[in-house]
Amino acid sequence: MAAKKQNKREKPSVRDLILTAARELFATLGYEAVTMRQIAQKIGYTPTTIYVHFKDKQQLVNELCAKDFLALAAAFQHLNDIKNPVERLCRLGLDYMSFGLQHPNHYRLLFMTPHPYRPPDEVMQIRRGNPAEDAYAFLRSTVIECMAGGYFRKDYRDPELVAQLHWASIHGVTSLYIARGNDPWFTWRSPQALAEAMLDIMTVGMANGNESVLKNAKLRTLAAFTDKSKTAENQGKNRTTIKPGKKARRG
Amino acid sequence: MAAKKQNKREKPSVRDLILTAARELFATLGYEAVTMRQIAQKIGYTPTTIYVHFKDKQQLVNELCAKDFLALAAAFQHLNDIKNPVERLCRLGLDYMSFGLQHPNHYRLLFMTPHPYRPPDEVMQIRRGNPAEDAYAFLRSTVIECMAGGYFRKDYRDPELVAQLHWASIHGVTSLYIARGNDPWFTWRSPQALAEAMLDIMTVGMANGNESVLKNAKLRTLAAFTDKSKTAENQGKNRTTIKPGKKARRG
DNA sequence: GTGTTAACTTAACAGTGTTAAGTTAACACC
DNA sequence: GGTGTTAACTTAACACTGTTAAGTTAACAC
Repeated sequence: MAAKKQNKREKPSVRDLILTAARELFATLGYEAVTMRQIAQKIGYTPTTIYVHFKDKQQLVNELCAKDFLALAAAFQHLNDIKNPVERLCRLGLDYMSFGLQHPNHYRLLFMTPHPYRPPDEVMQIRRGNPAEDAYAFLRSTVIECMAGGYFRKDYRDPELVAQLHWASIHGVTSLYIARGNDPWFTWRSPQALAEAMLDIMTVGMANGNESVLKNAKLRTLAAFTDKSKTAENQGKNRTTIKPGKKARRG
Repeated sequence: MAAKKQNKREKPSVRDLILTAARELFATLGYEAVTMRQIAQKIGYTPTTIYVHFKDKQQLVNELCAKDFLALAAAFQHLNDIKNPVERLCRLGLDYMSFGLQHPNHYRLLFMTPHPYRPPDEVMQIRRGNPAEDAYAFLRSTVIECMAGGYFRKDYRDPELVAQLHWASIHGVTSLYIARGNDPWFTWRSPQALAEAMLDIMTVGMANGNESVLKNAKLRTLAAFTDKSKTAENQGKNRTTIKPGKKARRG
């Protein structure tokens, strides 16, 4: 029952039609807001057809998640050009957040919503541990390089721990902004400002006593690079899809 | 239409019955899994009764959130005993995570799920900015104290920015663990280990050049204190309530 | 007794994910 | 040609959801 490879410019299979329609809807409306009937209508089929190709709504979304996780790793590959591993680590963080803010609903699905464990090879074609396909492995291998380069103090020699710390710090900014960025209770600083300061603090905080190593890496000037990541696109309006009150006609 | 004060040991009003029943269900099953019919059945009333007292499901959950946010601030008050503001900041972080891990579903509702803005005085009895009722204000005022004490370097003199950074760092650990803590794709370090390392890195990373100030605060020995926060309770099993497949009867 | 009002219920609506059963078309083989 | 067989798709329904219009019931005021 694995996904058929689509051979030699046939017209796209119904399965792929479903996937692309679902991706578009999920990305703009969010998981819960999308109904199977909507997806079906969008491609001119009956809702039941979806169940011919996917077990249920969750398998559909799981498959999309796997693809997005793969895409995330792919988006990181260009960072291999950066020689200094600490700088690469920082750019990784910025690119990661950029992905999250540009696709908040995918991000929610991937990293903010608990969902049950699905046995790997049911859906995953990602080879775990391969930095080219597994974004987390990319992060970890960068961390290991930083350690080998002597950038971190000896308290931080566990690559898994450090990778998770780094991830958590940037995920914290990203997810908080997605979940509460439009809450006027807090006077938010921009996610970019937060991310840059966060990466600064993380690298300095883990840094070896020899601070010159870090200064040479020009970490504090990373802000100058960031124009490239265009996160301004869907900022503020319609970042996440929540209707303020399904039936506002009331008072 | 504000919540009636419950005078002089009357039996609890139906409104309060609904609230406590809903709290219990939401906390154990999560927002989406709970139905109005379940809540109603639990207190022996008809679903419609709930709509007599609350506009809809979301107002019900909003009111609970407001109460929990207030409870969070209240739980922080005992930290006022700690004189050193940096140490207080760290303990704040640990207590915050502790709250999140002990009540993952409440935490999800409060900080991981985007939901629309509801005009403040509809539900909120929290006086914003008051550290005794507003947990964020408590954080910010602690940050300001740290600055006044000269613990942070001059790059970090914006209390809002620093408060948000601190929050994001601990929220990152907490939320990532809630959302992906049981995903075998990652070999997780314990959230306690992550939080302690994170707080260490944050304080050192923002620290003034004069490191002795921090060393005097005994930050690195904070780990020794942490036995108090008992987060082992609901660890692993049933941390979040997701049914692996509503109808498993299939193959 | 006669309003009036608040609290609560009955019965339904419109929507959801999902499925059993039926149709339809394409193909293989005699 | 005819005759299975099979995959793809549809029809019609089920059991569930949040929500509401309309009705009941009980308590109170005068």
